[in-house]
Amino acid sequence: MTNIVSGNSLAEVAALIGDPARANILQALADGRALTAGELAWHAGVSAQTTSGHLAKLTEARFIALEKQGRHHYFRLASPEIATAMEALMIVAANGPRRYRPTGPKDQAMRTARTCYDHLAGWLAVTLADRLSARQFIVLSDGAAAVTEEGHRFFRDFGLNLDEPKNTRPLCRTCLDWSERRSHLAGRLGAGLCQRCLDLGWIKRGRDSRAVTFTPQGVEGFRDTFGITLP
Amino acid sequence: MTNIVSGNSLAEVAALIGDPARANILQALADGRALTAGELAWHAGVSAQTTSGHLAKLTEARFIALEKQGRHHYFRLASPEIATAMEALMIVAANGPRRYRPTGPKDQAMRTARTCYDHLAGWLAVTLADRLSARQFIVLSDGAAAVTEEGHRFFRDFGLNLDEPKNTRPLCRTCLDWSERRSHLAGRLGAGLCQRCLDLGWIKRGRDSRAVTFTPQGVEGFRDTFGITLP
DNA sequence: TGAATGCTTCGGCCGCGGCCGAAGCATTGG
DNA sequence: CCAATGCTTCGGCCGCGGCCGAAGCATTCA
Repeated sequence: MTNIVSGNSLAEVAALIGDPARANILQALADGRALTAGELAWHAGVSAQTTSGHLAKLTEARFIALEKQGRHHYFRLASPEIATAMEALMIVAANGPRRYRPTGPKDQAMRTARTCYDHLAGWLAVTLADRLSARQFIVLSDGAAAVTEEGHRFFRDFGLNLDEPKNTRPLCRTCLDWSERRSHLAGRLGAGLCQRCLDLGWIKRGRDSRAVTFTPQGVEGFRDTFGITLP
Repeated sequence: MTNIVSGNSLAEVAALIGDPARANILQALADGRALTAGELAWHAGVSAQTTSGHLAKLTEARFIALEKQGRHHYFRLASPEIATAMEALMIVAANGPRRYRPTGPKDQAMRTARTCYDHLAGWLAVTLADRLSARQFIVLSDGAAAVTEEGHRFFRDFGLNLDEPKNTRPLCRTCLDWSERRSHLAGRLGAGLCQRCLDLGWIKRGRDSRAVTFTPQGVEGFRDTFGITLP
């Protein structure tokens, strides 16, 4: 064996995600929100005891972080890297052999717009990246992304402060979308756009899904500000 | 359960990587070369029969592709997406709790320079990205990357044809390095650089490891062409 | 303080899946 | 055509790990 260390840790990390209950837990947390152990048990589809064991394993591996509030235990993803890894696995899953794939309304909503850790994904996010690129606010060159001068102005006017948590995270990076198979915006810009749209009341997070829904103001706002007509 | 489909496929994909034997197989293939079933059995550390079963599963999931040559069955990674997903998992593994991590010479060689699917990774690759960026041949802006005009000239002079398989792959994208925790170059540029260095005889692939070694010409070449002094 | 709620720990069951020996195909070479 | 090599299929063993019931803490509220 050439490299026992990395071999083992790769398998360990993947195995941790590879259990259906744990995968459900991680996906429930994929939008960046914190959920209680009970809520996660419901998402996982197993009992509270079993969930507790899974949560302990995920916590010990630092996939998720625990914050206690009274008798509630809130769990959230511990780092963007976990979300990135999950997204990378989803892309592999989407590339796999064709399989039974029920396309219900829930699934359709997910494909239209959803949150991905802290930014937007799905049709909306891909279209958004297109429009911003067409208007020269960002430059998407071969999978890479950068904000232009005009872009900085535009985003400032839109109410984003992109300078805030400087150097802690890339400003703007692309993230391959598993449903659209094209790039959308992540990084500080992606997160900021998502948060601003939530603050403006343009979109609302689903109750128990990563899918987001549009408010009437959102339909108007996306049309007027970004030139996007919702389907 | 909100989304049975994606939940299941995430778990399935991760579980497939999550077995130690299969993880070893995938890592053995991570440098993009094709290996026979027998060689992979050796890497996996299990018998030929068991390996055969693993290979069948990985093939059916389209993680790897089979090419028959006489009585030899050659397997290779089926797509860059698999390699990307593995790399993303390695990053999570590196971020995990500190653990016993033997740093032998093999490991040291891996950290200095190794192949990652079809491009270079490790200290060499990260330093290379730095130098190219400092000389304005590429622009690394916040995790994104683009080739400049001068860069195109420089790479052409170096013997790279970056126009060849156009539109099939991003020209230049960054890839987070698990050992250095910084970005190196992937995409067509990263693959081209790696291939060119191999063609020039600057580096050689290890026999049974992803680590690469430097030839005397390589030491000279990296110094004269890129201004990199090898450690 | 006692009951209710939320979560975890313990103990034991059980089934999935990895493992190998033996046997069965395919290809090559003498 | 037979032996050797490389790989796969079959069958059966076995252990790891996920699962739940019951019980045990911790916190909140009446």
